[in-house]
Amino acid sequence: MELSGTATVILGMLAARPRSGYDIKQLVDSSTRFFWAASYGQIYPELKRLAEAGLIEATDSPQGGRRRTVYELTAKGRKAVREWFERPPEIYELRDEGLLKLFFAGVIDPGRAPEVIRHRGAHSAEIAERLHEIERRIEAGTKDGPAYAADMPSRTVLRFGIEMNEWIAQWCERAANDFEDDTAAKPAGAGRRG
Amino acid sequence: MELSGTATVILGMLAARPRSGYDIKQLVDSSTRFFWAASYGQIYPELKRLAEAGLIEATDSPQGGRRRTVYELTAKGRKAVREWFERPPEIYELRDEGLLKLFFAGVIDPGRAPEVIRHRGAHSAEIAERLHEIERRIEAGTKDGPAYAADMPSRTVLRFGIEMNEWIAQWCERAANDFEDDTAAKPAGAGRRG
DNA sequence: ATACTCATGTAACGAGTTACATGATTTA
DNA sequence: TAAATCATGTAACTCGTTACATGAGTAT
Repeated sequence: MELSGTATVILGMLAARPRSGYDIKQLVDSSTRFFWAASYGQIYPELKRLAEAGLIEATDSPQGGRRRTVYELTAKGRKAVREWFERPPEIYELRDEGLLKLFFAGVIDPGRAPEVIRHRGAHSAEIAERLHEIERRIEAGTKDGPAYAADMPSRTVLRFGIEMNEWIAQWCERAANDFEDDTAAKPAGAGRRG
Repeated sequence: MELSGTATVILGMLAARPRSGYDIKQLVDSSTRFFWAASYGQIYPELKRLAEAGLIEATDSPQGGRRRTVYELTAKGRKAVREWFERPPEIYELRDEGLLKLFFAGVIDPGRAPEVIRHRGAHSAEIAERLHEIERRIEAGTKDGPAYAADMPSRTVLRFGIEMNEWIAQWCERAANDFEDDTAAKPAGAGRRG
């Protein structure tokens, strides 16, 4: 069974407990979105496809006059998640415009390189702060914390996100300073070209 | 002027010197692909669009009987690159299946979490190694090194890639060990749930 | 001869985003 | 009563990949 990116995140979210499409979207937005996003435009059609394929099962459970469809994994679906989980080939895609700008800074405007690096660092600092806030809410207890299972592996992912982004912020700060020292010590515009 | 992702990388590559579509693709594959990829299916049509828009200019420069079209920035194109360079809103997109698996490990197969973390770490170690190899070739001089300008900012991006991936590999190794210690110390399956 | 690299391009497909449309319930 | 949230869904669009097609030159 081939699963799309959105399919895997849906199946994973349903592995914990039955949820609606809306639930899944909220959950993704407060957890995986930093390394695996999903939009309504993908989630709802994918839920239908997965139901047709027999991996999940829909149950109507309206709240008052407000319609609501909750999905849960079938035996087939559980098998599919496990198989996905055990498959080795892994997607790793990155699109980082800050790095691209820095990469081209030398031929566009070398003087602005420190600024570009600092901007990239600030972005990571901001992500780290947002993740830290999520962590604090989890630690404060279930009351206002996110609805997803705060188990060890998912907490590890959160820690990873915080620490990696903090590391990046620090690295960028140091690199920007080195850059400025380097250009201050030499005549303007002189880099070390081969 | 709105520029697509592929357009920015093309313009950036042409900012250094005129190049063919083929050149750009080779260059991308040995440099930006780790944080900004581009395929022929995007590059060639985009070159035509950019030429039509007057940002670049095509010149036929066949090598023997082998046709070849070289593009260079026009004044308008140079202006567009600068404007892009100075624009603040930045794309940052990540899709990391290894992290997604770790995130769901708790509800799918907690026992395999250390394995999943190590796998993720090994992937980063591999990227670090590949980038390190590129760095060695640049340092060995221009003879067999990549054709792109080995200037300060692009070298900084390369260093960033190496050091970040090494940091990730180490973090994962430590996290996997902590995980094993933790589960060994407690009765099987007991995580610290709220 | 054969395979590889240089070189350009297109068609089909897949995946995902944004904007829009609709409507109920709850809170300020 | 207005705004926010819950809840589902579609259509248009953008972006990008893969596979395919073509053909010349170069190295084995």
